[in-house]
Amino acid sequence: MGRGKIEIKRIENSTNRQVTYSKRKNGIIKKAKEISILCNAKVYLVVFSSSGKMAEFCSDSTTLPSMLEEYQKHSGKKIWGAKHERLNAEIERIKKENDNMQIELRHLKGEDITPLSPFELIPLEETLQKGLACVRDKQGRALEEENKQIAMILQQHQIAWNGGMARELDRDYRHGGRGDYSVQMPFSFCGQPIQPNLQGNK
Amino acid sequence: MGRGKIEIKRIENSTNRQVTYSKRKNGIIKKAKEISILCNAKVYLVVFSSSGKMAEFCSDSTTLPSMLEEYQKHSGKKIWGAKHERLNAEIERIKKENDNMQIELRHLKGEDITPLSPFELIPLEETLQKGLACVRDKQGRALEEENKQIAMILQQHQIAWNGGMARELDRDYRHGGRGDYSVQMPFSFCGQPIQPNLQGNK
DNA sequence: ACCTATTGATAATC
DNA sequence: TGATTATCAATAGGT
Repeated sequence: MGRGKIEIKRIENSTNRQVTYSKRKNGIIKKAKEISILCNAKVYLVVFSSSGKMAEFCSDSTTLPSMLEEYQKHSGKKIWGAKHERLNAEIERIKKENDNMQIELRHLKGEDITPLSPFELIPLEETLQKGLACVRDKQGRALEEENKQIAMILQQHQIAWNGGMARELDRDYRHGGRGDYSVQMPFSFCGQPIQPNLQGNK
Repeated sequence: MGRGKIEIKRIENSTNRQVTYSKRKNGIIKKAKEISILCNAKVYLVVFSSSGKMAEFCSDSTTLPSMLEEYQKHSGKKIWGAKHERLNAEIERIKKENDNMQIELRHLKGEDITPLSPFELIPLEETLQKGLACVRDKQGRALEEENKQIAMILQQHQIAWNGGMARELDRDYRHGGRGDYSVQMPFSFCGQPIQPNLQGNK
């Protein structure tokens, strides 16, 4: 369309090429706009001149990103490439790490241990005991001191017990004790850490 | 161009619109190809019909990704910004979750508990005790049974103690006890699980 | 940039 | 859909 027919091949004359580019660029953008309006189509167009200048058209009601999103759905191609892959891989890696910790945590809390083998329970118990020891150590020596007191007292009692009261106490125990002694039990046998006072329960 | 001039506005007749789309789509793609050849330009074009079908043109010697790369350089806009942001946010979220679990795990293992306040140690100890209880429960009742026996025996001893030996033992204890009783301490007072035998230390 | 002869694209119709 | 064609639109080449 013009004063003469032209062959579709690179225009060698640089000035001419630039002029033609300018004209046709406007033309194609107009066409893009028209088809998007007339046919209610989504259109995206970018052109870079040989000198590097850019021009683009994006139909109303869309954006390049959403366009590309749709493009990917249709073509199956991944435009985002390497960077994207890396981020996704990172997420997968961390999630896995996360899951493992989650499991370990739950095991330490005594949850989900049903399927564990005795062989797996041993290190678990050790870990818990160490942890508990550390925590109690940190909590101060108060309780430990108390434990020692109790231990010593027990010691004394055992001496007495071994010294002759064993049978009597044993018989007593076997026949069912008498009453509720929980108030007087040392805290170590209770679920909750209380502060027992052997000299006088509060 | 055609038998009659048309207004550039959405074609209401659906069939007509589809036909026009098809023609103009071919037309614009041809134009894109022409400008890319004639003017040595880089061109990328995508169109989605209102029915969702996609068509694209990409000039030879380029690819969509390299095109988009160039687009970003020119426009300064980040095309994959949004998506990347989302992924990065996701990573941050999971990492934080991860860190929290890491800390909780270390605490349960008795590590890094130095900065913890007594107030924070209490639930920690409870958790550990519960966990340990569960694990031991799963391991079988053996140890628990032993605990009960010890508790009961201690119980009996306390009865005896409250029954008159208290002062004597108390005095004895206050004056320094006599010797190392740790060998005879019930396991509950020890860091490591041993198997105490009250009737005869091995 | 503008002009315009000419080619190219396509709306209407079959 | 696909082909035809009368018309309108785009633009090559010149100023």
